[in-house]
Amino acid sequence: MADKTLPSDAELLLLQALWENPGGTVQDVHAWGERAGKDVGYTTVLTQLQRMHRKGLVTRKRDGKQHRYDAVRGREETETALVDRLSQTAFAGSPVRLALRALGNDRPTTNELEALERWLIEQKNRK
Amino acid sequence: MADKTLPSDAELLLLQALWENPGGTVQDVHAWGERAGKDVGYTTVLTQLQRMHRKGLVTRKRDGKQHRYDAVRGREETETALVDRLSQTAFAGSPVRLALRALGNDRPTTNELEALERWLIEQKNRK
DNA sequence: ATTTATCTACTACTAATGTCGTAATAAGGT
DNA sequence: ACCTTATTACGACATTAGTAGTAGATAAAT
Repeated sequence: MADKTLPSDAELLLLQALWENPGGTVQDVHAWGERAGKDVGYTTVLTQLQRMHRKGLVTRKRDGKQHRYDAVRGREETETALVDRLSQTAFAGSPVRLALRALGNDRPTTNELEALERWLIEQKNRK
Repeated sequence: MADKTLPSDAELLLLQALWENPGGTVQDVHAWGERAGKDVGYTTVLTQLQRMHRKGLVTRKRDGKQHRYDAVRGREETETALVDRLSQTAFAGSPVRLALRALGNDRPTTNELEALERWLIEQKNRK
């Protein structure tokens, strides 16, 4: 299920723009990137988007003289696949170890803590 | 602090071998990889290790006619850096979101659950 | 010492990535 | 109809990753 082609780092950046901004044009995506502090040329974004289109990572439709792009895979699906790969390549296949390591990195918000707690409780009840 | 050069997937595989097996020779690493089901040639491992040496990811010292390799960065440090990058590139900089996604992927062991719980309690007490 | 087995060094090649420049084209304004 | 400008298409290039063959060096065995 689902093709194994995971997006590269640069591609991920553009995908984030599209997830937050479906149907974005090259212009939109480029502007988004700039706002996010990434310094990458317009043509670069364009080329990247074209390649992603060829690879099937995004769809596009004409709109006047420009194109509007959309991510084919949703954010969640992609996130899951990425986490999966990382857990394979660097955490001996244990997502939980990965999670723990991630948690070590940062001071979580109350909300996030609650989410974790809910998750934990759910796990306990489950079996 | 700490150079930004993150290991690639193939490099990670070899690093894992070295972490579990410090001072491993090309032979050792190659054998380890085979045991792990990876089908990669001896020369490939050698070349990779040489490149990693040039890049400064591993050190090596002669031992008779062979070399013994060691990872420069420890497992934890590397794991942290990788998680960090992924959280940047795909999780809008939120490691906790990454963690939650990772947890969604899998049925944790009791041990892991306990570790998480400990972590959670520690967080709560901390503030 | 000569042979043999083992390792390393060097070279090479393909594919993917990240980055753009330039040329062409299509819309719009006048 | 023509010029200007926004946008796309195409091609290019350097770098890294992944893979491996081959040749030469080194130690060990006899």
